Amino acid sequence: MIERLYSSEINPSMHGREVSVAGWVHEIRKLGGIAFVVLRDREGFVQITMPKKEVSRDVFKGLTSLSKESVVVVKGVVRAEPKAPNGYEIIPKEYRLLSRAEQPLPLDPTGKVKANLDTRLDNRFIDLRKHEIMAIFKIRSEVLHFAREFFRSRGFIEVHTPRIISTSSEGGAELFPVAYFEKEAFLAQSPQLYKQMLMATGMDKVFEIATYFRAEEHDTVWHLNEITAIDSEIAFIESEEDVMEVIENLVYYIMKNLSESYEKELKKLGVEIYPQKPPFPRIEYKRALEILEENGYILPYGEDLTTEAEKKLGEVMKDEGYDLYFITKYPIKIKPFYTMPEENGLSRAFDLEFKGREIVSGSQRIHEYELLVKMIKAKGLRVESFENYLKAFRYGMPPHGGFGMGLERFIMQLLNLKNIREAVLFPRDRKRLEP
RNA sequence: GCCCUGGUGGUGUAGCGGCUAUCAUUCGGGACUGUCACUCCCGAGACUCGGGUUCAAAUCCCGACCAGGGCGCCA
Repeated sequence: MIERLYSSEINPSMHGREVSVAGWVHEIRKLGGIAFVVLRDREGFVQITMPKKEVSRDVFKGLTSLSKESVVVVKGVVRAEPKAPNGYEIIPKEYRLLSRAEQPLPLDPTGKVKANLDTRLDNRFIDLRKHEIMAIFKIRSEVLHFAREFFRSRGFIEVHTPRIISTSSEGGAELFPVAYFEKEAFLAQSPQLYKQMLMATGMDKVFEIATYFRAEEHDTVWHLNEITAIDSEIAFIESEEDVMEVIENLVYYIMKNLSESYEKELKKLGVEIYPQKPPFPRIEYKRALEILEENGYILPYGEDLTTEAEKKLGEVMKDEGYDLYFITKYPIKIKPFYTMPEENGLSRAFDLEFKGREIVSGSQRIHEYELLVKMIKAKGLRVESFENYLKAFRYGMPPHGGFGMGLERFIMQLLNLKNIREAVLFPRDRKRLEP
């Protein structure tokens, strides 16, 4: 490794010490007899100061004539200096150019000139050089870290189910076909059927950080064709209430830890997180319609909430002091076949809403073979194509339930991003397959 | 898939029948010893594509392509 310190690892008390720093040339300011080169690394910025009389001619000339965004490693002496941005600066002795950046740049990494999201995504590697953009992905990494920590502390086993499957997981959603030798196969739209099958193994509690592929031609700030989900399935539950208890504690755990230990990154994004303590409010579907009606939105019973209605409900709940709340007891007819039905045409399915948008969907599942077959038929699906799944229900299947949480949606709502694409390094949507 | 809006230097913009096409940033050259969006001087760089209307089109009309937003579906 090239020996160096991050900008954040140096401080004024190291005055007089010789150090090496490496990074991208962020800015160069020449003032005649003195020049400043600002280097950017992962953690921040470091100012290289060059009074003409204190550095060699070669170093002065070399560093001040670099093209912006070139990568260099600079060796020099730390000087405590109140006038410098971090309270210290580095007087260079020697430097090495590791990579010269071409000009002009396709995007301004200093953020002086704002770029469209499309331009940014086309040049994502430069876009990510902006610390506030990189912060999104540092936070994303932490969300997954805390999620794993939470699940492990509760005895969940992390699993991986196939991404290449032979038939539709749930019907409904469109699948991407792939050529699989002499057979036709598809990219998995979710781990749903596999994680349920694992409930017949005695693993009891599993989770998976899964990629979902959706071939739907949606085109919004809220949909992607390749997404990441935090998926989980839990056996021996009494009802969907046991699943919701896990979710609210998971979300609280993530938000609480982020707000406590990740203040710096959140500040870069101008975001404050207010962890909402469990239990989160439960609003039955029927009650949600009533609340909407009281606010002027009349929706037909038995249909999913429209986007507008969902947002309105979000505003109403916000006024009551809640960002997070469950909508429960959905009509069975708008939920997938594996959902546990209840009396009166209802079901044990729920969604978790975050600032007026759905981020989690879950339910208690059917664990009785006969009922499951009946529901598959009722949805007009072919029982034969679910044979391998159904088999797991004939030889001892405990009651169970689970959920899937859209990671990008969670990040988007958490950080108040305007477009879900901002929460993915290299998003895949209806039109974008590159980079 | 449907509806609305828009495509001007590398990037972001102004202009909306006749301009040498605006401004910022950027890039090249020069001056400057404490900058931190340094400042100042000189220079470089653009009207998405194809038809049409007109004496004249970046500007109006049609189409294509691309993009942004909304809806539906979902996580």
